[in-house]
Amino acid sequence: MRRPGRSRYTGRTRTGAGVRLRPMPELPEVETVRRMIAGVVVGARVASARAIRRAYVIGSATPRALLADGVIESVRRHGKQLAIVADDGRSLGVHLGMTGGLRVLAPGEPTPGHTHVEWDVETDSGHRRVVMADARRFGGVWTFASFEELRRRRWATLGPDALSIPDDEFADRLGRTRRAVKAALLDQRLLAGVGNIYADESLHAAGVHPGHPSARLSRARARRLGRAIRWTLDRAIAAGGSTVRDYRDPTGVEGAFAAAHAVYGRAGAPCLRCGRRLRSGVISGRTTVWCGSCQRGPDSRRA
DNA sequence: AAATGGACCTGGTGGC
DNA sequence: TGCCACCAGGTCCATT
Repeated sequence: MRRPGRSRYTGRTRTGAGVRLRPMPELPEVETVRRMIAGVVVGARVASARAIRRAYVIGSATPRALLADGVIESVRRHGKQLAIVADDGRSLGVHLGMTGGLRVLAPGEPTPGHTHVEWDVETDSGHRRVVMADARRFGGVWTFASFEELRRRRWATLGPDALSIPDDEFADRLGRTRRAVKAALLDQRLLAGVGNIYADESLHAAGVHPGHPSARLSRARARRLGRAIRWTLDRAIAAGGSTVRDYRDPTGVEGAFAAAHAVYGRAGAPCLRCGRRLRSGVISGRTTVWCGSCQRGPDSRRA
């Protein structure tokens, strides 16, 4: 039942009592991970911590550096980056890469494959094991003595978060680069949080061709794209929150999350707005899907 | 400045 | 069934 080119959204999902966080690393998924992890660990004491694969941790990988004996004060996010902050300031930077995921295991649940770091936390409702698993290991865990240091070393180069950037600032930033607008959206220094899926989805929602030179978008269209990004991310967070928990079996009904995609993974299928076949190509080194009819660009004849 | 291509890794999929 | 090429949500680097 899969359409050609359809992405594998189901990820790795199993039944079980534990809270499962599927590895899916764009802003809405990272935000979903943040909320779920925060709900479990904020206020909890870290009884022990351990790096199973030393190289996955950047910086000191001692139990203390990994927050052992600390109490988790907050779990924060900027773009696709996470920070887990203890009440004495010790902080972990967490990046999920392509396949990374934080998971809260149910009691007795076996350690998932590709687990590189594990924590034992004492929550109000008892002990929980939290693990970081990442098959491809593009992600990582960074250790810092303070959140300020984390911010300086890990977040300083990131642009404003895509969820909270004002439209005017977004338009200003787009106006400063002549790259294809899709390349601009993927540049985390310009805007933090948008990845390949949401770049395509937002561009379609705004009616902007991915190859349109960024600085040549009108102010109105740039602002419109900014609104489209927020609209798309907000919807994805809402849908992601429900999809992560509720297992959908791979042969049956699609989750709300996948169903929400207008273009990503739908190359060759009809545009949901105008019915024409969606096109695909490579822009900025990434597979890109767009509607040559709905998305106005600099070169609509080849679109 | 920006485009391209490769590297980093593993696993799933589809073709033969 | 097996083997193999290809592809994947993200960065990071070297080269043009």
